Amino acid sequence: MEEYQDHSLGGRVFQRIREDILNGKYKENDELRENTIGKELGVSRTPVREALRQLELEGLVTIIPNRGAYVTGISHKDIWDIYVIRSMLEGLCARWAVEHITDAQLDELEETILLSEFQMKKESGFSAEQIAALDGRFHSLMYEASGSRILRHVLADFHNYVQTARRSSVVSEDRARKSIREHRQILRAIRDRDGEMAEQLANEHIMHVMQNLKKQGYEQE
Amino acid sequence: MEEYQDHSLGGRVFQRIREDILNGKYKENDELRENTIGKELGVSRTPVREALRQLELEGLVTIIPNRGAYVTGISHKDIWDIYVIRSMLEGLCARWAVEHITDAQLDELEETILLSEFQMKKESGFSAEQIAALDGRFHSLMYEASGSRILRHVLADFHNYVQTARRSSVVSEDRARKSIREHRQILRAIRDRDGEMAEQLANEHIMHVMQNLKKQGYEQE
DNA sequence: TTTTGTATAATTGTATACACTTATACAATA
DNA sequence: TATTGTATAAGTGTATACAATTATACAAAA
Repeated sequence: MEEYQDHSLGGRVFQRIREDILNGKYKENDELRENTIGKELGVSRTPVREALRQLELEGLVTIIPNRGAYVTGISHKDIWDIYVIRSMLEGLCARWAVEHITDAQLDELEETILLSEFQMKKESGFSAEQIAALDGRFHSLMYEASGSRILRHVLADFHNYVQTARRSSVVSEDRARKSIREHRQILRAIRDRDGEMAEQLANEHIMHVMQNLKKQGYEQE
Repeated sequence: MEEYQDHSLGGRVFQRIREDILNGKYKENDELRENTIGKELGVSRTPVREALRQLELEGLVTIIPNRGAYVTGISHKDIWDIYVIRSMLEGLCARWAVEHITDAQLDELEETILLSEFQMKKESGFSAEQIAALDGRFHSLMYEASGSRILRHVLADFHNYVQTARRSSVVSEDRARKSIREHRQILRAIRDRDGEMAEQLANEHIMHVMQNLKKQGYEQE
């Protein structure tokens, strides 16, 4: 899928509109006209149509037949709900990873953590972007290691969702450090083949992120 | 979304291909040519393309740029994984429903159960289709009652997925009866505003379906 | 003023045309 | 024979054309 998304126009348009919705450029109930967007991006209506149909499936856009496409948007409650769901599923993911992970994947996780720790030790201060990318890599590797196509799919979707939507929000240095420590603990539990522990740690890891989120005004409702 | 799916050609083509993959007409790695399918359904390539792009997002089709679309298919393990995930999320759904459900929704759930019980009492034997439809309605109402757009979306997707894929498989009369009893228990817990109980019951409800699945050869791996 | 009807414009839905990429067949060459 | 090159065919990617539907403006009627 990722392959396709980069190579085709339709795929790029899809990603672009997706981001513009999640980062707030297009606001709730905005009408998305095929022609307008097409001109804006310098493409014809066809790839735009494809993109809008895909976005509808993701729930970011509502299409009314013969009328148009409208931004559904994503509320703070939506984000919060995603985290609640993720906290359960990331736990499940870690538990399954204990049974399915390969040595190569263990090495990759280790490497990701090492790189993260290195970033945080830099005298010149850490790059928030780099840290976010490494965090994404860690979770992505975990999804892969679960050995479940379905679980990987749904978790990757959610992760991508909130990552884009929260790009503006701040992650404190303190939280970043703790997050990496938690990643290391999860990895250790998986190495030890302790499924229970891995599940609990992964679970709590997401809940800690949620606590941080709460401070920034994301509430349950 | 449902509105659109019925009214537009693209939507119908999407549903059609989706079913043909899930019910096994198109098998794993089959190539889906836009022209061929278009002719088969009497439409042009455009709606077919839209459908294939959407199916890719759902994970049922893999698109290789400039090459074509191939059926990804859905394995027994996939179905099993979906049930594991569902058992957690249906539990969460029931817990949330306790806090968000309206009186009207309670009535609708009650009605659905009554209709199910009526079906099972019929002298002429029960209609499996009717029972399946009522089961779908019960769960759909629960998703709505959770008050979470996100949870509803992901659960509805999964439910639809397995429902279509398992249409061939048999549901015993015994299992159908027990299922309805379990629905009633869940409803009672929600009425009593007992979130813990509702969660546990909904959780177990799905696990019971899984036990039934196991008998029919669906295994963990 | 409010409502209704109608012509026009704007937008979506679908089909088709053309460009580009990839697959296939087959000949030329080693 | 095995390999490579090339022409042809087939298929996808995108743009455009046309049809169908819906929105808008404005006049006519109550």
